[in-house]
Amino acid sequence: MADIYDIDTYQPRKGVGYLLNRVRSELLAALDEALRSDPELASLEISSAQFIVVAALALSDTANSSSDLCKGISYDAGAMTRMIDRLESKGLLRRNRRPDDRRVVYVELTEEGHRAFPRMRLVAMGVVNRFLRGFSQAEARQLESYLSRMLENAA
Amino acid sequence: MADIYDIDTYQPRKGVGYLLNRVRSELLAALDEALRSDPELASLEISSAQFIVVAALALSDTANSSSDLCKGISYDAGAMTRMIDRLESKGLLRRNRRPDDRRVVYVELTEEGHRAFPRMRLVAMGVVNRFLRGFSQAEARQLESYLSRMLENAA
DNA sequence: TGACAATTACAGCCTAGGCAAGTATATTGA
DNA sequence: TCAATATACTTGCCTAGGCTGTAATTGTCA
Repeated sequence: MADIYDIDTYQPRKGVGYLLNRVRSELLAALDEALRSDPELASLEISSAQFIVVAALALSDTANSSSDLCKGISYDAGAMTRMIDRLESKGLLRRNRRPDDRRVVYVELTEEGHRAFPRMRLVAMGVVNRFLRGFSQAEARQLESYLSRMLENAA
Repeated sequence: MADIYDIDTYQPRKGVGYLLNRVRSELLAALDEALRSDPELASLEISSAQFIVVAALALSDTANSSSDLCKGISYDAGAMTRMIDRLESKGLLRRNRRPDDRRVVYVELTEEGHRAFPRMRLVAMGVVNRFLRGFSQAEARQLESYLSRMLENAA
């Protein structure tokens, strides 16, 4: 199949690359804002990046180590150590050295974390739904499919 | 129109938000790698962020000030000052105070910048085309349209 | 005209991720 | 057994963007 863009007409700031960046940054900004202004969550001062980690933890059925989390969301290991520090100091999760392998840090949500997560998820869902206003279900599925195909092409 | 995601089924890590983040970061990483390994550009050590600025400058028909560039690509003004520092020290662009309004810094590509840009554009286009491998023209236009609609919903 | 507001770029501080080196623990193989 | 290697996390350093304050310049309006 032929290339999508060619040298004569390719406008870096009109194409898929530019749009992806813009949409992604607007989406994160909107999520940060929504988490910051939600009455139930404001006191926790959760950033979008922190939500991602909490969500990965809450929705994973298997036990999670720090490195599991890194792999799951493509995050740097050093950054993850500090991310866990921040979330631990907020009381949303806790570390435990795993007894059978004391190298690994087992991470789990606290009661507070379990209590706050559903609200975070609701807020995040609201933001995404707002960005998809006017989309039919079929269009949303197609968009997901396009993005998945791009991801496969990346490898 | 009904919401796309609902609370019972919404999986933050499967939906549009997650995919957007992944595709965007893979795309930037691929662009950084392509710019780094291109024989004609390797010596300039251009990052993807730097390419964006050079492209905004090269493809704009009007005169560009630092703040024009910031608005055009949604970039922080302080960060832009330092970005221009870096690109200026690489010899790709130069600053000039505009005589009729000495507050504004007029930025333009040098001869070196004009010479290097077509190659950068070619490399960037190749990366995007690779990510869109297997897409028909109609599918690519539809993807652009979906992303544009999300951007409009953001406002 | 002259005080005040607005705009533009810049500099300092803060946060946060990427990378590399370091430490503790576990595994492997001679 | 125990030295070498591998793994998991941590720490330090670097880079880079966001935010805030500042200085210079220009615009506004009484």
